[in-house]
Amino acid sequence: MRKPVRIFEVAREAGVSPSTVSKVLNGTQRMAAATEARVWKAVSKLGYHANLHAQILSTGRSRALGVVILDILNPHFTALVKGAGQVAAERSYTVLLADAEENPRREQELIQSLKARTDGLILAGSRLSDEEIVALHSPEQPIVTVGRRIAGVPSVTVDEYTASLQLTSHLIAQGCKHITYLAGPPFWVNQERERGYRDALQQAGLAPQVLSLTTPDLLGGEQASALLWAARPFPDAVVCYNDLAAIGLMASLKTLGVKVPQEVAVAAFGNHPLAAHLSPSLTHMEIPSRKLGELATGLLVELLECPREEAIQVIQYAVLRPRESSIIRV
Amino acid sequence: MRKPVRIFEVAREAGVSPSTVSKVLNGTQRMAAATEARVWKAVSKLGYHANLHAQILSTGRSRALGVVILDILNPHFTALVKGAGQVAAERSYTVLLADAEENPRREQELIQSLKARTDGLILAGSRLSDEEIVALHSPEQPIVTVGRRIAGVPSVTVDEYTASLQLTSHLIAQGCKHITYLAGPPFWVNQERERGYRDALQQAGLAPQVLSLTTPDLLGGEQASALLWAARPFPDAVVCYNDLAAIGLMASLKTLGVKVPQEVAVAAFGNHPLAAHLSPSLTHMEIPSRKLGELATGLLVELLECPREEAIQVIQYAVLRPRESSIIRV
DNA sequence: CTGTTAGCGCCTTCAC
DNA sequence: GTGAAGGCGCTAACAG
Repeated sequence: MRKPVRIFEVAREAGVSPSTVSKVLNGTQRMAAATEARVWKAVSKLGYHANLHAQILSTGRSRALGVVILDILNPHFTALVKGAGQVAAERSYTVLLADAEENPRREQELIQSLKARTDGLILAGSRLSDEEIVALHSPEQPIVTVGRRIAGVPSVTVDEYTASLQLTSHLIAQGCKHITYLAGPPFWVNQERERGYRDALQQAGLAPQVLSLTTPDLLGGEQASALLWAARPFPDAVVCYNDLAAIGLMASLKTLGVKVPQEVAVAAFGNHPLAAHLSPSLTHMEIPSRKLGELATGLLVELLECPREEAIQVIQYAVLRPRESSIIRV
Repeated sequence: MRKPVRIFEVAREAGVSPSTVSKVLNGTQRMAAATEARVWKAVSKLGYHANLHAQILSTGRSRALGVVILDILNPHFTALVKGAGQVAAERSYTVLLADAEENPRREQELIQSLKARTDGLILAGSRLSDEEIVALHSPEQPIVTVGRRIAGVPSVTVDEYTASLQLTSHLIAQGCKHITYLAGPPFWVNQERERGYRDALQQAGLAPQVLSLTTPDLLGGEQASALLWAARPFPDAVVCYNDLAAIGLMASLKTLGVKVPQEVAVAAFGNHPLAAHLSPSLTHMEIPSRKLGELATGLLVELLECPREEAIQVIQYAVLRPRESSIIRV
C-alpha cells in the first residue's frame, strides 16, 4: 500500500538535503528560520515519521528503557510499573515492559530481547543468580535491580530487615507467643525478612518456626493453611512473605473455621490495594512499590546520561499499617 | 569496553563470507555441513548476537507484538497480558507491553512508539475514537482490538449485551425492584452493558436508573456511594460497570452502614481474583480476560502470517458467578 | 548555514 | 555451495 515516506522525499519537497532535514528535526543544529519552516511544512504535508530502527542503528541509542517484572498479576509490580512509566515519560524515555512469569528461563529470554531494544534495564524481582545479573550489567547498558542488593550493581531496595523487625515486634507486642514465618522464594527480599523475623523473636526469647510457601501468591497462601494445620505448636500469629499469600491464607483459614485474629493473627509485607477492604482488613508493612519504580527509573536515566563508576544503592523504608488481622482485643 | 561482535568478525573467524554466516544463522539456505559447523563454532566462540535493529531495518520485520492496555492496575488487563504472553511465546514473538494509564494522549504516544517497534498491535480497552483506530489499522501493520467492535478492524470481544442481560435478570430474579446501573466510560463495552441492563429491566417492567462512575476503579466505586445516597428511590440493587468499582462501592457502603446484600444487592462484570475472597463475596459475570488475550494474540499472528481481507471478529461469553453480594435470603 | 560523503550492521539478490 | 555488491533509512563528520 502506501509506502512510508523517507527523509529523502521530505528533503526534495523542501528543496534541501537529507542532512538538513535531519538536523532540523532533531534540533542538532539551527538552520535559517525560512529553511526550518520549509522543512516542517514538508514533514507535515508528507506525514513523515523517521524510521526508528534506522535511527537507532545510526545513533546507537534508543531512548527506551526495559522493565522486567517478576509477575504482572502481583500488584506490587504493577504499582512499580506505574512509577517507572511516570518518570520515564518525564524524561522522555519509552518503557518497554515484560512479564517474567516467575520463570528464570523466560526471564533470560525477555532480558535478551529487551537488552537489544533498550538503553538500559530495570530488573524487579529477578529470579536470576547474582552472577547472571552482574554479567548483564555494564556501563554502556546499565541495569538497576529492585528488591535485590548485589555488589557492583545499582539497586533500589527497601530496608526489609528493619521492616520485618518492626512487623514481628508488632505481633509480639500483641502478646503472640508462637509466631510462624511463611517464607517466600530464597532470594534477597526473603532472606532479609526472615532474618528480621528471627532476630525479633530472639530478642523476645521466642522460638522461630519457618514454613515455606509453595508460591508467593494467593494459591500458595491457600495451600499454606495445611502446613500450619500440621504445625506443633499451632501458631497464634503468622508473618507472611507477601500480602497475596496472606490473603489466600486468610481465605483458607476462614474455610477451616479458624478465626483471624482471635485464634491466629496475620500480618504481611506489601501494598495490596484491597488490604484495607478485606474482612478482617490486613495488617502489613507497606512497601512503597510505586516509589521504588520511580527511583529505579530516575537512577537508570542518571546512569545513562552521566555514567558513574560506583554502583549506587538507594534505600527506602516500609511503613507499618496495623489493621484488624493483627489487633487482638483482650 | 567490549565492543559487540559483528557478523564480519564471525565470518573471518570461520573463514567464510558474511553472507554465508547470515544464511547459516537464519537457515535461509543450507550450506555444506562442514561450513555450517565452522560458522556455529565461530559464533559461540565469539559470543555473537545479531544486531536487532540492523536486522529489522534490513528485513522490515521485528517479530514483536505491541500490547497497549488501558490500566495496568486493573486485573482484567493484567490477566489479558498473561494470555497474550503465552501465545506470543508459543509462536516465538516478543510482546512489548505499554500502559496507557487511561489517558488517550498518552495512549497515542505509546501506540506510535510501539507501532515503530512491532509488526502489529493489540489495543485492549482503547480510549481512542473509532476513526483514530481505523486509521491505525492496515494490512501491513494490523491491529486487533479487545473490548471494542469497529467495522473493518479485527477484534476479540465478549458478548457484553447478553452478559448484562443475564446479570440484571439474576438481580430481578432475586426480587429486586429498583436496580441502578453504575456506568463506566462511554465506550463500546459500557454501551453494550447499559443496553443489556435497560432491556432486562424493560422486559420486567421496571424503571432504569443510570448513574455514572467518575472513574472505573476502586476510587470511582467509593465515590459512587454518594450518588446512590442521593438517588430517589434508593435502589435495592446495583449493577456495576466493573468489579473494581463494585469493591470500592461495597467498602464505602459498609462505612455508611448500608448492608450488602440485605439493603442493596451488588453485582458487577469482571474477574477480579479476590471477588470470592471478600465479605460479602462479589457476584459477577466472569469475563474471560486471559482467554481474550490468547485469542487476540492468536488472531494477530494469523493476520501477520497470512494477511486477510475481511476483519475477523471473535466473540466470547461471560459466565455468571452468583455470590453473597446478590443472594438475598428471604 | 547547507550539502556531500561515509558509514551504522545486516540481509539478499545475483553471479560464479 | 559460496562470495561480491547493493541497499534498508538515518545521522554525523567534514567541507565549503
